Amino acid sequence: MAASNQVIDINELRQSCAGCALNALCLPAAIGGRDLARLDDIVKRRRPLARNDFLFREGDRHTSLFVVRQGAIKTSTMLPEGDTQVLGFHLPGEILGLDGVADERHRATAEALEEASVCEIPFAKLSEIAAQLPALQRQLYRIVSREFVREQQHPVMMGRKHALTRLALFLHSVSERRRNQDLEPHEFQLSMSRQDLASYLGLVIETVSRAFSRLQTQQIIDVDRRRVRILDAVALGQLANSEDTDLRAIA
Amino acid sequence: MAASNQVIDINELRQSCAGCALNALCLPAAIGGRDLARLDDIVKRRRPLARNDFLFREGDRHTSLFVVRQGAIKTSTMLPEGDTQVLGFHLPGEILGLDGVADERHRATAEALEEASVCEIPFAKLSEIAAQLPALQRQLYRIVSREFVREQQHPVMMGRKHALTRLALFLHSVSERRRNQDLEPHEFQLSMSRQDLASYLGLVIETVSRAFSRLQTQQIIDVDRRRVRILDAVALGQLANSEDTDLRAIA
DNA sequence: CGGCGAATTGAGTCTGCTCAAGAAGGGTGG
DNA sequence: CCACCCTTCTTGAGCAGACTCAATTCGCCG
Repeated sequence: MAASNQVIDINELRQSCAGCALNALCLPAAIGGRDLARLDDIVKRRRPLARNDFLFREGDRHTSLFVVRQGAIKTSTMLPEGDTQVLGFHLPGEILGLDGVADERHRATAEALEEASVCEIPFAKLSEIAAQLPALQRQLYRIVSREFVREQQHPVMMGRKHALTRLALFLHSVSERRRNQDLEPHEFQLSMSRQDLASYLGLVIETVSRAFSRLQTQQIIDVDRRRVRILDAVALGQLANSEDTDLRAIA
Repeated sequence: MAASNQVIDINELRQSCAGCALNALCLPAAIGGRDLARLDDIVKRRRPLARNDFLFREGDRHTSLFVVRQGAIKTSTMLPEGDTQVLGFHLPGEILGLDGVADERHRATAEALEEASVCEIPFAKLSEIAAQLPALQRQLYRIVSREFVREQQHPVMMGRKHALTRLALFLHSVSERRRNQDLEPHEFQLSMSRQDLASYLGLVIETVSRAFSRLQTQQIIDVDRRRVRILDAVALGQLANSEDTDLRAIA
C-alpha cells in the first residue's frame, strides 16, 4: 500500500518534471522516489509571465536557475552608452540564469517576449541537494556545460560576414530547437521584434528586414511579419553553412 | 610536531596553487589541510606546451578543466566549410575546458599560441571531491559562472558595428586582464596572429591591420607587429565604449 | 643569403548602414 | 464600431566602411 502510494507519487513528480521541461534535470538521473521529492520540493512553479514582464534584471541580487516551460524569454545586457545587446532567446526546455551564480547577482536581464511560464530553482538549495545526489550533480554539470556550448554558437553566427547567412543560421537554429521539442519545425511564429533580432545578429533592423525579404524572394521561406514558414529547408541549410564567399553562388 | 608539519604542508600546497593560478579555486575556500591535500592530489601539472601544441582538440573524449599558468591558449571551433572560428584567448589565471563536460567530449580545440603551461584537473575527480566540500563546490560553481559571463562579452564585442571599436574593446580587455594578474597593463606582446584576431573579432585580416594602423596614427597606441603599447588609455576606453555612431567624433 | 609566411598598404567593389518616407497592424478612445 | 494614432516593419536612395584582390614589405628561419 505504502509502496504503491510511493509509486504513484513518483510518477506524478516525474510527470510534473516532464511537463516543466525539467526532464533534462531530473528524469535521466537515477533518482529514487524520496530524493526526487526533495528536488521537486524546491522547484517553484512561477506565476505566468506576461509579455514584457521581467524575470530578472541586470544587477538583481536573487539567484535562481530558470527553465522555460512555455513562451520565450529574451536575455540582454546594457551597454555603456545605454542601448542593449541581446544575448539570447530561450525557448521551452531551455535554461537561463547561470550568469548570476558567480557573484549572486544577475549580469543580464531576462524579459518575456510573449506569455511565458518558467520553473524557478533556487540555486543554493539545488546545489545543496545535488551534493548528496551524485547522479543529479552530474546532470547539473552537464546542463551547465551544454548551456556553455550553446552560447558559443552566438559568436560563430556573428562571425559570418553576410546578413543573409546570419539570418539563415538563426532560422535554422530555431527550427532545430523546435524539432527537439517535438514542435512543428517548418512553420512558427517568431516572438521577438526585428529590433531584438537585429541586435542578436549584430545587424541593424533594416538589414534584417531586407534579409527576410530576400529569403522570401528566393522562395526559401515564406514570411508574413513574424510568421515564418520554411519552404526549402535544404536551401536554408546550405545558406547557413555556406562559405561566406560562396554566397552569390547560392543566393 | 605533527601539527607543525601539517602547517608547512598546507603552506606549500597553497603556494603551489597560488603559483598555478588555481588560487581562485582553492585559496578563498575555507578548505582544511587534509582536504586541500586531496584537491592537490588530483591536479596534474602538465608538461609545458610549445607554440602550436594542442591542449585538446574538438572531439577528444577526455575531459578536464585546465587553468593557464603561463603563456596563452587559443580556443576555436571548426565551421562546416572547413575554416575555423576563434572563440577565445585564455591568459594566465583563466580557465578552459568547460565545453567538454556536457558529453565528455570537447567541443572546441585548444592550442598554445606561445610556450605555455597549464594545470589539468580531471573533472570527474574534481566533482567527486567537491561533492564533499561545500566550500569548494561553491567556488567551482562561481568559477563556472564567471566563465559564462566572460563568454558573453564576445558577442557584445562582435555586436559593435565598427572595426576600430572592436579592436579597442579587445585591447582594453587584454589590458584589464593583465592588470588583474599584476602584469604591466599598458605594454604587452600579443601572442595571436592577425588572422586569429580577425576571426575572433569577426573581421578580415586586412581590416584588423588597418585598425591597428589607425589607432597608431591617432596616437592611441604604439604598435610594432605584435608588440603593443597603450599611449592613451583614456582615449582607448572612450573608443571602446563609444556609441557606434559617435565614432567620428572620437576617431 | 634566399625563400617563405605574416603583415601592411593600395585600389576598387559591394554589402550593410544611415536617413527618410511610406505601409501595415494593433490598440484605444470617442 | 469606426477613426485615429502609434508602433513596427518595409522599402528606397545614397553613402561609407569593410571586403576582395593584389602588390609589396618586413622578419624569420632554414
